[in-house]
Amino acid sequence: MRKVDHDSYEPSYAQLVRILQEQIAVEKLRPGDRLPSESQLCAYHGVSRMTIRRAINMLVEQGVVIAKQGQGTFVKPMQFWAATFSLGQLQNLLSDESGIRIRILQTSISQAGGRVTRKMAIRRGQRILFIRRLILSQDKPIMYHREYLVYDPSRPIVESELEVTSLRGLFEGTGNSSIKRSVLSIEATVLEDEEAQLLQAPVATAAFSLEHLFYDFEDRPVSWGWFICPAANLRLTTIIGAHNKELRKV
Amino acid sequence: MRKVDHDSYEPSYAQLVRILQEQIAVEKLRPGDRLPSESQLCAYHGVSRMTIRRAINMLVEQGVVIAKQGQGTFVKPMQFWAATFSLGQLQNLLSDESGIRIRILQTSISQAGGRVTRKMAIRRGQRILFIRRLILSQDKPIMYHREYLVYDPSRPIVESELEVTSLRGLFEGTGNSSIKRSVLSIEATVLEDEEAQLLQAPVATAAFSLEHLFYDFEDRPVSWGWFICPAANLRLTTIIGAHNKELRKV
DNA sequence: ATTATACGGTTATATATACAAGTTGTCAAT
DNA sequence: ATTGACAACTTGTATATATAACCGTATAAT
Repeated sequence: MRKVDHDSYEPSYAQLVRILQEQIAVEKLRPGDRLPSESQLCAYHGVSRMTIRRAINMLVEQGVVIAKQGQGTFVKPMQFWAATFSLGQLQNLLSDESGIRIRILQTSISQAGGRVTRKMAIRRGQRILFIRRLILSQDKPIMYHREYLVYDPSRPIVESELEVTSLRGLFEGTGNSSIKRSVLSIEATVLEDEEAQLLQAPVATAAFSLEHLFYDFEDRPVSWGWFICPAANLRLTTIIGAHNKELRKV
Repeated sequence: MRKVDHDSYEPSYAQLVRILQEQIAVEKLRPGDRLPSESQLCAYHGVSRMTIRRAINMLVEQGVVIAKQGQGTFVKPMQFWAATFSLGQLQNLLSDESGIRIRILQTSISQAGGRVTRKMAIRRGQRILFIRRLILSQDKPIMYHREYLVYDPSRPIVESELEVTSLRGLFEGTGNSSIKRSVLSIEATVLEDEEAQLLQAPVATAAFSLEHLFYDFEDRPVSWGWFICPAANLRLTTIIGAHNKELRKV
């Protein structure tokens, strides 16, 4: 059985993570099995218990094992539900190298009513800014964005939002962003007439709807909107189970 | 400014996480700001540096801050791309309390060809098992599942799969599951005729398609299939930014 | 002016140690 | 048979310490 190599440039804890992952992968440790206790692993690998714990904790975070105080650490069976999908894949799609442009179709100020007041918890008649954007990649439309912004002179976000013609500024974090948190939601939908026309796709094409609701540091909603992205342009993929995640620095 | 309470039952590191999160939430620490150095935080809170690091590491994992060796630890601006969506929400939908039943519509053995051979990397003519399932909640169809399984006597999975009339057995991990890893992928789609009929929904209704490809411990694909879930039954939601995640035991 | 070197401050890795808290099994008393 | 006390073993929390790696800047050498 492999041991930690103290002369390696790879930190011991990282080696330990790989070794344990490997043993799970080759079924030397099967789901439900108990790992050797921390002190046993110490003795075997010749490292301190803190180092062992560090490695095990990383496996716990990855969802590969579960540690139970007083009992031991056990290999978790693969759980379908543990799967998580990241929007990071969108980032590649929208990276600047791909020739992204934003065309603003409409900016208009109106008074809130109906859905908007409910979603953003503002009073009826509050002035809001409505923006429609089209995101193009190599002059081909790939996404459509609609957004409502509260129009309040005391909230500086609106002014800067207007000038956003690059999505990077919107989401990558400008550093002085006044958005504290955001609730995102993905739905499946089909393109309506207007959307289909703008996105140059047939009506009733399958698409993702990515809804966002941004809150400022006072927990007031400041922006509500959603992206419409035809299914062909986006596919969320992930891997669960024993795969070799890149190691995070801890 | 708040300090760690050593008499509290809450562990120091957990308190530290909350305190730092709080300071970020109330904008005492803004995106881009540098946190006090670890030794400064030690001195202020009267805890050891390891404890400080533990708290900061948890924030790093949450994506709230980023630690740069030689420079310091900085508050990260909220990154849209960091959003992750979990299938855990499906679990609630499919929990046994909601009266889930599985109806098997078809099981047939045939020979692989075309897409199946490519997806599962098997040779043409390999015998495969095709299963169609309908998942019902309170006798209302909510999902449709199609699956191809390699039919190989030397791989025991098929036999057990056939008897699976509960999704829990399929995914919750039976403990002796012979699946090592799985690639999952979500797409937006619209219901085809057959699907719409089975799911009692209009044709061309928006739906999610959740594709899965399971691998055994020899890294051979053993199962390829996909769930079709009408949009009305599933919505993936997440929160990014400064929210109070429940603390994991570390 | 450019290049090296040194220094102070920062996070990263690793060890050794101690005690707290939870679980399980043993064994004796009831 | 049940209960209770205890020991053995497990993971969890926390401290103290040492060294390495890294970054930025100031300083000296070229």
